[in-house]
Amino acid sequence: MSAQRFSKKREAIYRVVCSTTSHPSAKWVYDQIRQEYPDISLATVYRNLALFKESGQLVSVAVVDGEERFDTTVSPHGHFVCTLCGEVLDLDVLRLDSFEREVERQIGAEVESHSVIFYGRCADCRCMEASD
Amino acid sequence: MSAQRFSKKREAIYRVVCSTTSHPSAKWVYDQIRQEYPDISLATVYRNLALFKESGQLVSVAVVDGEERFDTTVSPHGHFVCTLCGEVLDLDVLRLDSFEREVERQIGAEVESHSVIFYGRCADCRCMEASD
DNA sequence: GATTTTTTTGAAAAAGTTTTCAAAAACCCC
DNA sequence: GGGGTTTTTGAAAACTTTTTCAAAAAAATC
Repeated sequence: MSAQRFSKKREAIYRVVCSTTSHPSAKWVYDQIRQEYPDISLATVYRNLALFKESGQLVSVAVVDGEERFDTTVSPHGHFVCTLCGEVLDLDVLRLDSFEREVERQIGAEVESHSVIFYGRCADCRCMEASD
Repeated sequence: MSAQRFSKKREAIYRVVCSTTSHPSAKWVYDQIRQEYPDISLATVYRNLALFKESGQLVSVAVVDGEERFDTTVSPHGHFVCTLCGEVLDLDVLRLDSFEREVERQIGAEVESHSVIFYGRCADCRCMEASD
């Protein structure tokens, strides 16, 4: 139905990235895949993640500590990024659809999507700080 | 007043990045600076941009086509990124401060900042498409 | 203003990501 | 299922960014 998904390795990459809610990085996916395909190239992982992103099966959420992080929940929602441990969390709701129309009027553009990210200290990291 | 700003080159980098509203990339700043200091290293530009970011004189707005883009308007506002030409535009208002408190309740985190980016086709790129 | 300490720099290495290109795998048609 | 076409892959190069480290520049001390 959803167009192409040919090779075994491509299917495995998609399976792995869907297997977690931790918003994994390419390196994390690579390390998981290597248990199944020890000869896979890191370039193949990057290439397929980019492909999934282009086809809408995947979304790039944020770059945390230099690493791009992905999300297979493609319905629009916001994210929280912990600036201490790098954890990425999903947020309920937070759709700025009405703002999209406002932005279109403001600058004459055609808005297709938007991204909302909150930064701070996650609950776990706050606990650790408190016990110092 | 605002702490350190020692070397000539550092001052020049800050002057250049402040001289435009185009949300420049490190490479763009480097190319400008080289007209004044032909022997400057690209690493010095990256290093100082990172320093300005840390000290709050500068903000990292988005990564467009693999390049980080900067803004010296540090008061909170949203941005629009054209997915065709890569232009980055400032948006009026759009502060989600009340949402910050909601997010804190939702996940128990301490939110310090947030980022809002709209993606689509800018006015210029829409015109060009229409004339195809 | 010379000496010592601290900061900043250039060059090169390293890290994350993308691209190139020839070989391998998957697909298509008969 | 064999032969030709298209897609996908691994390896290596290239690109953006960060880090390392010794040398140069700036600041502080005398």
